[in-house]
Amino acid sequence: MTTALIQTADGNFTAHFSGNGLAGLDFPTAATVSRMATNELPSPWNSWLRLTERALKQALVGKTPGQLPPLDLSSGTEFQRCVWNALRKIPSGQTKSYAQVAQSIGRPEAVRAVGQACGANPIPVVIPCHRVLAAGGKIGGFSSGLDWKRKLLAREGAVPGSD
DNA sequence: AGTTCGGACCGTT
DNA sequence: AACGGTCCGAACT
Repeated sequence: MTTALIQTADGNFTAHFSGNGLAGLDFPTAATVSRMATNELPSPWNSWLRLTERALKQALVGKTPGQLPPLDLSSGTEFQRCVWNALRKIPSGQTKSYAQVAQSIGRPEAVRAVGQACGANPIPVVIPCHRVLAAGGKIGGFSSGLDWKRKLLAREGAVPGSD
């Protein structure tokens, strides 16, 4: 595991890489230490970092990222990976409710568990947990700050209340 | 229109 | 056993 800094117009994100791919992404915090010079990172992390950097910046502007680095979601349970997988199928600019996501994975009644799984998403923005709203187009919650959720949705041009 | 309240639901710790 | 990024209906303001 190694961590690297990704500088964007919205602050410095922190990416975590395992031997299998991108394993985590953290929003900027006040105390972000630049621990690694941007240069030499052992292979294959170097190329993964560039892919992550590019994808993240695209996503932050509301565009759909092109190629992603391999994602390491081994930290999650099977149910959570199932939810995260469903999240990746939501196109940019569109939103779903927690109930709709629950239904799409074949567990129409596991609504709260879906919410919980969204909060456990290790790679926000790239895995669009912010496209999930409460029923009726209400904003719902967001672990890393509702301001981020609104900002990301606004940049994608998501219309409140559109499925 | 908006709000609060109470159950019922399910995975995780 | 308790807690969530929930949902729905009912009963209010």
